[in-house]
Amino acid sequence: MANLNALLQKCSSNGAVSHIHIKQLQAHLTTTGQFQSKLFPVRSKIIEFYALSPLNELAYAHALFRQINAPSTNDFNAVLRGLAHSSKPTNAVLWYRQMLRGSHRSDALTCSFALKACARVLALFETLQIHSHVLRHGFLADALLGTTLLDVYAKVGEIVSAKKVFDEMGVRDIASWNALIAGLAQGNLASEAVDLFKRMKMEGVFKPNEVTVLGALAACGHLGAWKEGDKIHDYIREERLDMNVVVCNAVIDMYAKCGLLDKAFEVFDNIKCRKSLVTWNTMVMAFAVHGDGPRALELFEQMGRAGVKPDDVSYLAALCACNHAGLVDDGVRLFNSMANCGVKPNMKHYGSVVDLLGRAGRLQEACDIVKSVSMGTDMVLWQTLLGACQLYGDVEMAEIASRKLVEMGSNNCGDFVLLSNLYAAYERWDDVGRVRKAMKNRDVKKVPGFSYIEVGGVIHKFFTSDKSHVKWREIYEKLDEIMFKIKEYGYAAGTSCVLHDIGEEEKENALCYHSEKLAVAFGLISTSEATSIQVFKNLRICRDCHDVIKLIAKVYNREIIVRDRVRFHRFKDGACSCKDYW
DNA sequence: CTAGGGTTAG
Repeated sequence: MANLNALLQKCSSNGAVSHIHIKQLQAHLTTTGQFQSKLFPVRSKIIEFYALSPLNELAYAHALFRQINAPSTNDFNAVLRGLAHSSKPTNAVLWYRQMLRGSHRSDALTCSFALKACARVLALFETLQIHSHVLRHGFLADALLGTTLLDVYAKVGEIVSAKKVFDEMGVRDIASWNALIAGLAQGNLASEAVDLFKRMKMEGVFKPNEVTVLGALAACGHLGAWKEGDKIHDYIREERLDMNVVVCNAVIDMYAKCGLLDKAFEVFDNIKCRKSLVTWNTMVMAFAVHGDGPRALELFEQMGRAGVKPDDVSYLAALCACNHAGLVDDGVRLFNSMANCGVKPNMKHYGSVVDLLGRAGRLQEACDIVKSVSMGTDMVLWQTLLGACQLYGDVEMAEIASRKLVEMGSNNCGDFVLLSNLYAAYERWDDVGRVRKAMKNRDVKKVPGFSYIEVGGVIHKFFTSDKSHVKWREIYEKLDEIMFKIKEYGYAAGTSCVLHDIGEEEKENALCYHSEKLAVAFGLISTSEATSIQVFKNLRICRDCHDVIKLIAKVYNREIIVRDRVRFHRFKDGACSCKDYW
């Protein structure tokens, strides 16, 4: 037995586990008849070895398990762990159910593995079931399991439950805090994530580590809260967490997402540790979304020269750069060269190149690509094409794309509105009415967009037509003033297109209707001394706002930077950095 | 002893 344990130790030490040793063990157990011994822990170790083997030996592990006359909890857990890590975690959930149906005891480990699987397949129902199980057996006193549970809730989008678990946990440790901070950052509650990070620092029970700052930095990036991000960067340097590449990547990304491209590059350039693939990708993407196509492509090349092999994300970043800078032929060439470099294009690459061709007016080529890939499952490509159709006023192709989208069961208001607007541009009011009616029949939900602006270290959030801000009266007054000034400067023609397509009764307030306009107006009120204001939007900045902000920037002689989910827009002197965008 | 929290793309 002692001998066997030594052998086992050998098997799992330094990760280089050898099949030979495992086979030896296995043979020994079988010949001595110990394989069926319930109390023999090495058996489940062997099963676990096969279940987690990178050589895809899960089926073999399963077969071994079936040979056991009376499997123990550990044996069950070994298979469960393998299933949870496999490409089909659903099977882990099924396995867990089967385990409950039998008379087998499950322990904290069982719950932990099953929860891991739930997180991967976003199985809320099972999570609830396991949660009640955990409560019944008092496992919540276990910090590890509590954290897993919290994490699963956050990942399946049940942030409220995640917070509840955090509050009710008997024992918390640093991972519990980290899981909640990261969960909040991911779950559209970035400001709460930042608050929790501050609270953690203040309470001082746990010292924020690498993982903590990753969550907090992600939150700052989402919010565009560069002041808070700056403080975290200071903390990282003080605590020497910047020896970790992952942390550095997150810092670069945070600065890039906040619009501070120079700061991002500074960190990239002065990095103390070895740059990883992600480091390069993050920086290329930063240049790309900021509209500096040439620099992005240059860095992409440089990356290859530095001996770093580009992956799918690198190509996506490079394509994004071409897209933004209008480098159509470069983009197509890059796209075609992917296969030679051993990188298989995915939906995002197709989407990018379709967008690129579409914006350049090469609609037929774009359409051909969409047809060649889309197996009738991917809506994004057709939506992209539809957007391009609107840009070039191609009604026929727009109808084809719309029909496809409806066939696929699109419930996206944008798909309908786009077609409607296109008809409206040709004054085909009957068709407009038809589309609006279809929308009503299908009960298409409108997705409320929102924007953030950071003023004096405080983050303000605005929804469309939002009146919840304490200064809402002032903000709307400012919007009136903006409208008046724009007209006064003789841009009435420009604004008429802004007002186009809005119902008669809404025209009066058209300027107030978008969250980014509210944020810009608030910025103008609050930051009179600054030359530039920054707004962050969770969705794409719409064409109306793009036009209006261009005008505001000119009339008020200010630089206005708006970041949306797609890219940065720098408005200055009546122009935008992304000239090709509309 | 075995288990939990993590960077780019969306």
